[in-house]
Amino acid sequence: MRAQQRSTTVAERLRLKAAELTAAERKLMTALFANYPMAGLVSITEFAREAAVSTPSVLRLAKKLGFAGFPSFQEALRAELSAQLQNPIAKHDRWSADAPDTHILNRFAQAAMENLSGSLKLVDHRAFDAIVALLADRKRHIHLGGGRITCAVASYLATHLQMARPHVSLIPTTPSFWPQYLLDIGKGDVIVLFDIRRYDARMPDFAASARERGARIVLITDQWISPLARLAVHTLPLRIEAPSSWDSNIVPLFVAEALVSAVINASWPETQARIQELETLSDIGRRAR
Amino acid sequence: MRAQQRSTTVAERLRLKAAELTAAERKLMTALFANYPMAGLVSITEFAREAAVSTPSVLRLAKKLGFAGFPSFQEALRAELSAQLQNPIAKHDRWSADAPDTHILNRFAQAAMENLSGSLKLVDHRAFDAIVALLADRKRHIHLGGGRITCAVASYLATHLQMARPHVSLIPTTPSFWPQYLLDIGKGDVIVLFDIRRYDARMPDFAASARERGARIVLITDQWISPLARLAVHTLPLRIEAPSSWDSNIVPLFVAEALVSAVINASWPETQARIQELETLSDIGRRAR
DNA sequence: TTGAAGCTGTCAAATTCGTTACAGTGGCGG
DNA sequence: CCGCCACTGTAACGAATTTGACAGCTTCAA
Repeated sequence: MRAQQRSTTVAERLRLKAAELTAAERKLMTALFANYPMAGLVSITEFAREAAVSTPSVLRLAKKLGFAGFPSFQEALRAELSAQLQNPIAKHDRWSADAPDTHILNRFAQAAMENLSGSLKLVDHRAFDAIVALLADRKRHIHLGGGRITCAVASYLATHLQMARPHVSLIPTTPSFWPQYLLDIGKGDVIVLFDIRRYDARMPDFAASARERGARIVLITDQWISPLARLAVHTLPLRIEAPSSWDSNIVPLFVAEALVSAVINASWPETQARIQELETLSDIGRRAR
Repeated sequence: MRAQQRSTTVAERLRLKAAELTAAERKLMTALFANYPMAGLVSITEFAREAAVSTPSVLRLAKKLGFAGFPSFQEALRAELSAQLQNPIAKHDRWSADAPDTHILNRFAQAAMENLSGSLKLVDHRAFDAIVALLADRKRHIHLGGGRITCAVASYLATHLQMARPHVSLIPTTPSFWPQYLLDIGKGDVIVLFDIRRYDARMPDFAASARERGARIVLITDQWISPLARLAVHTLPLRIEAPSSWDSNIVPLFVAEALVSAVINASWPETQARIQELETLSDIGRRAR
């Protein structure tokens, strides 16, 4: 074991080789990182079972990383863990998520987690469920829109909802296209609007017109709440602060994904049929190329 | 191991029994405390040699402490160390422990957090920094692309990078548009591609062509790693699992935001000037309406 | 001084572990 | 469609570990 390691940790070596790992080896990597490095400090049999691969696969990974055998691999893990435990300074690095002043990735992750947990407290579950009910109702048409930045999130939600149900359309960000989209908005339709800080100045006009035509407006906004809220039937306020010049849209995207998942669950039989049909059509598309 | 102890650690039990330990057992205790608990996580032979006693003495100590045998004793040590290691990270789970498996919002948030912390372990900080350096280099042109789903993330990144620096373009998802975009890709350009599971079948062609023209490819993918990796100079593997029919793009978006923030920091003076200019132009746009 | 009790190490049996060889499987290119 | 190659798991072997039995040693008291 002393043959090959310089100062590189097993984790680093894994990352370096990540691209050339096979499926079984990647399973092992995931299992190891899930509880690093303790997961690797058990017998080869147990480690293999934990990752749901065979014992020789573990051995192959160890050799690929440059170790003589499994014991060498394990000793390397032990050595680095031992070093970390004895060195109180390095202790902080281990919990990188807690070290707020190290790498920007960690600072950002910290902010993202805080935004997420903060948003969960802000959001009313009943409002969320009510929105899901609206979006899962196949008799309604759904229209999605966002501002200059949030349009990417709206588009993401549109793509996923389109796979789950019919009659989903994305409203372009450019106001000059709005009239022709307003034409197709009718009574009982649902409009989901994303509007966060630096609220779009034109969107209230659009929302007001849509409302006059009988549409129900769902608003996803930040904790300071867009002025659109007075036009909306449901409003989800989210935390979006980031250590950056711009706000973070991670939580809005999170809400979008959660909505999709909930909508799919709410109408599973129809959705399943639709997704299967979609798969078939995709195959055709692929063959036709 | 599960037989006797509840929450007592091995160290505590040793201290309790300290008075009734024999000479050999005390040697073992000293050796264990000298490097607790790592000293006990080796084979019984090695542990005995370290403490200069015989192997059966180790076994006798383990039994005296109430363990079935040496493996039980060792597993107890592993378990407490593992708990200790995970604790600071697991503290994020506390909020979700309020309602662990009830509402889909909580389940999704749980998954998002796990993906985030898992991704932080997978990602090599140096690779991230190298990518930032590439993106912050204003002499290079930047091109961004994604698949059917990830194009929303690519578009998000494009919008933000465009605010921070010149020469940023978004490659459309439709392959028929690619030739005209390839035309403008030259030596030293940077291509950032998002490619996660259900990897886009056409993207390798595009990437290969771009590479031939001298561009450097940066890949943001999932933990199973897109085949594009062999064409890329830097690859960021992320965890993207979600309790849903589709994968989660929260972490890719997180990376996009972190990249933007880091790029802005890396070239603050120029970026600041650019953003101010942008503000001025936005005002004009607003007045002109 | 002697015997007994308890502690410790040596040794060997049984089990588990780590490793190698080999065969089956699936994907890819011709 | 076929053959090749890479990957994965099964099975068997050898090595190491764990454990129990036994004998030597020390210590203490009679």
